[in-house]
Amino acid sequence: MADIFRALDDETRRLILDDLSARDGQTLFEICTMMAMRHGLSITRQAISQHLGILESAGLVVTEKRGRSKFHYFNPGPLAEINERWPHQKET
Amino acid sequence: MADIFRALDDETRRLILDDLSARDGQTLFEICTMMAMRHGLSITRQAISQHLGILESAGLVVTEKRGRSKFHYFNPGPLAEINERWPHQKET
DNA sequence: TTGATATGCAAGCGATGACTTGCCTATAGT
DNA sequence: ACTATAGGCAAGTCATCGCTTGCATATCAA
Repeated sequence: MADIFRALDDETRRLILDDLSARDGQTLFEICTMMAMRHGLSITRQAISQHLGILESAGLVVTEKRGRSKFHYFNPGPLAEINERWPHQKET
Repeated sequence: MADIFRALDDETRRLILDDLSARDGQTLFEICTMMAMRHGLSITRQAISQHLGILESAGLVVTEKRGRSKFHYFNPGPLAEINERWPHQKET
């Protein structure tokens, strides 16, 4: 539970989830390009990699490795725990 | 949006929301007692006060001041923004 | 008014977090 | 085999966070 909130408490990581939510299964480099193009933030590849690691530890991102590439997928499942802890009506 | 996740990224603050969720409208001292009794954590009154300030800034807690006492109420409203940003089905 | 209660403000400290830099590993193409 | 591509590991830096300590303010009771 703590991992989820820790992962979400960073705007860059939230933007990564937005990007994966829009186009799932991206590689690290693709995400880096996305962040630079769409959000105009200059950040290192390693920084993004660390963010993805945190998101993956929280279970918000699952990965699949093929060859020398690693594909990242958004997994919104853990977000349900928030609503279960503090119910508040209204949902899609 | 950032304020919400920042507020939620702390176990003490999450426990405060739990307590207010169980018994709404508590004062600072009541919350302090709750934290010590139910969760057995020794923490200063000022620390709790700062936590409540952060929760209030995030809109997750609303307050009402009467006399020398300040009553705190849990407001789960802002939590809806999370589900709106990353829809994921299933809710109470 | 005096004293006790309930809370607020602010500086300081130790720990954690985000980011960079530098180097290393593994896969694919020629 | 050699080179380029895709990613991983680790140390170091700077800022932020949570917490404490100390003092101040405001309300209620005697």
